[in-house]
Amino acid sequence: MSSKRPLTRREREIMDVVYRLGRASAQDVLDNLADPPSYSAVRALLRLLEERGHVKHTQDGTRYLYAPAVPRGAARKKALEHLISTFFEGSVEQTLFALVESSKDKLSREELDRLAEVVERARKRGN
Amino acid sequence: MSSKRPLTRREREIMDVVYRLGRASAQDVLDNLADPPSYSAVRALLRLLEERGHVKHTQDGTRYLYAPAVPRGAARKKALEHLISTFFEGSVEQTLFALVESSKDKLSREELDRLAEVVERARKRGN
DNA sequence: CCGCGGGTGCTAAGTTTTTAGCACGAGCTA
DNA sequence: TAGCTCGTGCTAAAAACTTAGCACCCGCGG
Repeated sequence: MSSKRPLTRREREIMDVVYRLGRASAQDVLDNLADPPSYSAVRALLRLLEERGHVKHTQDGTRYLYAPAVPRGAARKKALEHLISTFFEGSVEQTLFALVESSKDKLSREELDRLAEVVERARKRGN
Repeated sequence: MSSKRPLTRREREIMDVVYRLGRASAQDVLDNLADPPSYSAVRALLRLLEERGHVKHTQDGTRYLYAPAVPRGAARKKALEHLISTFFEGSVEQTLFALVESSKDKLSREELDRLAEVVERARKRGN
């Protein structure tokens, strides 16, 4: 039941941190913001985000730990789709190509092997 | 000289459209916005975005065509990096897998073949 | 020449976001 | 238990964003 309304700037920044950390206290979020407001402001935003269904919290002793309300996989998928449609003309192939290209020097032999296998499996499954 | 300041909500929406279209008039942008404001508002935002160095315009007869100020390749790279660090723990490999996995059913045989080839080329290039 | 039509720049007001401050509660320790 | 620390909720004011409207300009057809 994630809200349909786009996030504001700060909300987005905070959500990014929460996604990156997976789980974070208000202090964690504050520490990971580039140009941080006050601690108080971060807490207010986190509360707001929870109210709107973007994060949920669990108690950790005396404080709250916030986590994304949307399962990681779903969030990833959505983010990927958006990226592809915005920057790669909707083409998965172009995206993959750019990804491999842009980081070919960072990929190990094994990683490439595994990737090849994933593709191979998809092919075998017959499309 | 792209500005360091994060984009606001509307600004981001508009930039997405501009990136997607590559080149767009104010009217084009308006037509591609999900929950659009007035034509006037779109123009104001485009002007602001240009002032801050996010887009540039060229004259097309009597009207303006806006295009991203940042070269497409650079924008793609930045977007990819952000996505990877936010949702995939900085792992290119994880991202690649998710990409192939999430869309393998939509990929045609030929596309898969080409993907396999891209990977193969990267492997051959010897890492 | 004059009036459209369709574009532009600018600006001020309305609305939303963002922020900091304050009050309070729980745990801890002397 | 009193006092300190570190957390929370709430709120109102400041700041920022977003919007619409108005004035103007240019090209064209009557």
